Amino acid sequence: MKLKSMDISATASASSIVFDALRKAIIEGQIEEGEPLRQDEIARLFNTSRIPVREAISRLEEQGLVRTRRYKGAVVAGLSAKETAEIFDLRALVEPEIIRDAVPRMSRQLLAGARDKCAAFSAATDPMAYGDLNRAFHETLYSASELKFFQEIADNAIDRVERQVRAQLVMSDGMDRAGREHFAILEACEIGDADLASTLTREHIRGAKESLLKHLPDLPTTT
Amino acid sequence: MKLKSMDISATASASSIVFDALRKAIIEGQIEEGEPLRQDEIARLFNTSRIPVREAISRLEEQGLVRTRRYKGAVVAGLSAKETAEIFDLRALVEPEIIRDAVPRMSRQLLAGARDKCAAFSAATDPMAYGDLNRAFHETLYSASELKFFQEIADNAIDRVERQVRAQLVMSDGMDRAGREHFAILEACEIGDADLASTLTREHIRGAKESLLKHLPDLPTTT
DNA sequence: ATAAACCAGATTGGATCCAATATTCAATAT
DNA sequence: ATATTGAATATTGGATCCAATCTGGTTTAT
Repeated sequence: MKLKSMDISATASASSIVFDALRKAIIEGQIEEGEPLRQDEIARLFNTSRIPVREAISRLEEQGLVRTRRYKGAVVAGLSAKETAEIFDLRALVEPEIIRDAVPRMSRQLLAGARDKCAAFSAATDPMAYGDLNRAFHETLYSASELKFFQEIADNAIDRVERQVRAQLVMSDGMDRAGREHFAILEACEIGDADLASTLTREHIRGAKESLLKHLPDLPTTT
Repeated sequence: MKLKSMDISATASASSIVFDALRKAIIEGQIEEGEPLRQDEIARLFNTSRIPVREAISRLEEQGLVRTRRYKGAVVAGLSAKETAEIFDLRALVEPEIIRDAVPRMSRQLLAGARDKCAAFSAATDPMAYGDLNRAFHETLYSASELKFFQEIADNAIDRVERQVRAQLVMSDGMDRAGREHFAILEACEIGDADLASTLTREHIRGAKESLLKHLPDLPTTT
């Protein structure tokens, strides 16, 4: 029998659809920091009951993307400057290890894809696309790594500061500099120098941290 | 008026009570790896409906402690040897940073508490108490750190391997060695040598990893 | 006029009910 | 006897309903 088979049990549940959509909206900054997430409203938007919405929200809370208080509901989580700095420090610790593990495992095809994304990032003119391409570039390189637990941690850390990173990319020299640093990291990967790629990644993250903290002396402090 | 006040809005919701209880049962190994979590059964145990149970389970999944498949339910997550190794590697990366940050912030009182726990650990005879005291000791030292995000990560990583650590403590020379290493870490903290405490912590974790992997060449591989 | 009491709508937390899927086991056909 | 079909039961996913709490404005007492 010839049938294009697919795992039907893998179809998404309502709660996971809502979760993905909310996560995306939050990290892209479409929902503002501190803004409440009304269960009713979201349920109407997705044509479901509040049950899947609540499961999605509780998962978002576990990820640190929202903060809920009993009988008061959930709001998009904010970060103080100190917390933002800490998350960048964690990224600077974890992501270099991921790329070190990834470099020897990168196929030609993967590197070609990374090069495309790197170029697309440098050429992008739409501020909204910056963030997507920036993340796509890094994800591509990291995906070769077999350290999936490290990647989980990095993904979550990136999620939490994604909004600020996007805001920072559009202002100042964020784009130019990021573009140059991306290219350097990519080159290190291509010549197979894992240590160099690791070091450059660490510097890339530290630079982003410094630049970001300079531009937001403190900000909301929604602690 | 003299009343021991408490924040009534902080009273626990049913779902968080269930979450805490399940988490504890899982990391202590009271529920075996691969064992299914029946919503009905749990709901009956806590005298609630399945709704809070489901929220608790979805949070546990987000923490990586259970794995769920649609319409099939949740089972306690297991780790392959490779995954276990990876988690120890992450711990060896993150926890030394936490203790480095913590050392200069440790009060005399905190150090006294840590010393008590260290002694209690070495003196413990009940295998079940080993795990609690081991964790209590480390948590006490870490609690002085202001890196709460790092601590979140470490807590979760520790949760995921807690079962194995407990199993390993009871066998072989696990206890003796851990006791000696704890004492060395504590001393470094007391003399205020953050770098030494950091290094010793890293070695402590690496040693635990080696010892553990030696005893379980592969194990379940519930991937 | 001001501040406490209070009432009505909005919102969340939880219970109960129904639908969709999985699992088990008996029935049937080869 | 074995494999396939089909029905009964168990279990999960989701919808609807009720209770508890919050919020904002209004009333009332001083």
